[in-house]
Amino acid sequence: MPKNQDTSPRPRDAEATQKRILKAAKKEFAKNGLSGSRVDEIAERADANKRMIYHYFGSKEQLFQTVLEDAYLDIRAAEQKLALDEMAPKDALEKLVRFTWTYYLKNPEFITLVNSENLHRAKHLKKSTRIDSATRRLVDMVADLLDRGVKSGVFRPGIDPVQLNITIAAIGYYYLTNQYTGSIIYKTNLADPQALNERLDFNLQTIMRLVCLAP
Amino acid sequence: MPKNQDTSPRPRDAEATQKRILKAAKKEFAKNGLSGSRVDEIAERADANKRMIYHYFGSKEQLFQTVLEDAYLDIRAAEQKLALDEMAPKDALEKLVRFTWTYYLKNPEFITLVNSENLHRAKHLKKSTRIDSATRRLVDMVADLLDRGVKSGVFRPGIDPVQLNITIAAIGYYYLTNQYTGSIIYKTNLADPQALNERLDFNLQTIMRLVCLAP
DNA sequence: TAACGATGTAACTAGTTAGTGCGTTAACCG
DNA sequence: CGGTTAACGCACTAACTAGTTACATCGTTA
Repeated sequence: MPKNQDTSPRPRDAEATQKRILKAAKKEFAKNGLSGSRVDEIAERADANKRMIYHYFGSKEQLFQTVLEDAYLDIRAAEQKLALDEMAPKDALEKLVRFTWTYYLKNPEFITLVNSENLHRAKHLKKSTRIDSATRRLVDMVADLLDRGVKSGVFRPGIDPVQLNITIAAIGYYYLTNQYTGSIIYKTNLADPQALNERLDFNLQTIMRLVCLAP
Repeated sequence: MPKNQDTSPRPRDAEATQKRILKAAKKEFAKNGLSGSRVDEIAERADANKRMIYHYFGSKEQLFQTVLEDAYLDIRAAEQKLALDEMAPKDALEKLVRFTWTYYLKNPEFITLVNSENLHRAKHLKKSTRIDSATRRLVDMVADLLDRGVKSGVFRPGIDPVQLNITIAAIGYYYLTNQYTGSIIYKTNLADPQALNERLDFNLQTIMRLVCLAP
């Protein structure tokens, strides 16, 4: 007696299967970290077979590396689409702060994946050859932004674009990644929509006051 | 033939054994996260037996909870020792920023433990009864600091002490927890002593510009 | 000193987990 | 249509891992 007559076999499609695996792996790795994730669970979530994971990605770690690289490439691509160089410096800076916050908020897996990778001291990213040039453009973009602002007399000079980038990321990232312990420690729900808006406002103040000349 | 004649049996000391276990567990959990850590490894590191871990702490998760609670109690106690209420507002604020940075730098396990706990959505901290009042005092201390600064005309009014606290933590914490991926992404060694000093300076600027009235 | 609880050890168990061997089937091409 | 290749799936294994059982020994006190 045949077993799976109700579900007719899926048409064979290597690319689609790989995508399903990557999507499932991203979810699983983001939820449980690298060592907390189970390859069997990823296979099931992907509606695929564990054998396929090893066929396409070689190992659990290589799968993690691919997921991580994809995540970095995605945020870097999204940043490039902002086209900050076409805007007035102050507007561009505000847009970058808002974008960074919103991206983290809408892509919580990104934060968790990066945390996992740092727990492993960037072991996988070190091996990667796919993310080299991507960040360079972001730093250049911010450096250019700062230059233009200084020349037009709205920003103060001497600000390091890398430090600024890190700070813009930090004030959003930290709030969101530590929202669970933070909500307990501060006895307030940091994930509440109003709390989120207040945080974004506060972050905008922080960056504007840091960079701008006139208050 | 007896095996362990070279190492005479350790005198029995429950408290000392628990301390050794806690110390080893902190190291192991900080290095590998909760699911990446192995109870056998902790027992070995502690120069104790696995049976003792279960005898004193019940389970791997309860051991983690104890380690985490101890870590929070330690930083909160250190903050209280700062005695910020005895200093001029500006000096006190600068001292708090410096302290927070230095504490994270010298206690990297704290950051990793908190990250692990947030991966688990604060599951263990939720159960804890030992860390309730500790944070309240920190927030009160900062709130008082802000009030005094506003009254003496050096700080601008309306700053939320919780948001400020979070920001002070964020700009240090993020830099250090993401130093591994950051060093690759930005193609510079973020852990370099000079880089660390530059970051502290930048963070001081960020907070002072955020809080103070006159630049 | 006998008894008893606290401290310690080693060996074991039941369940889990990353990774594989091998057979099957669909798609494509001559 | 025959045959080759790539996609897929089952069932297995070797190693690992949290937690336990059974037992030994120390130290204190009745």
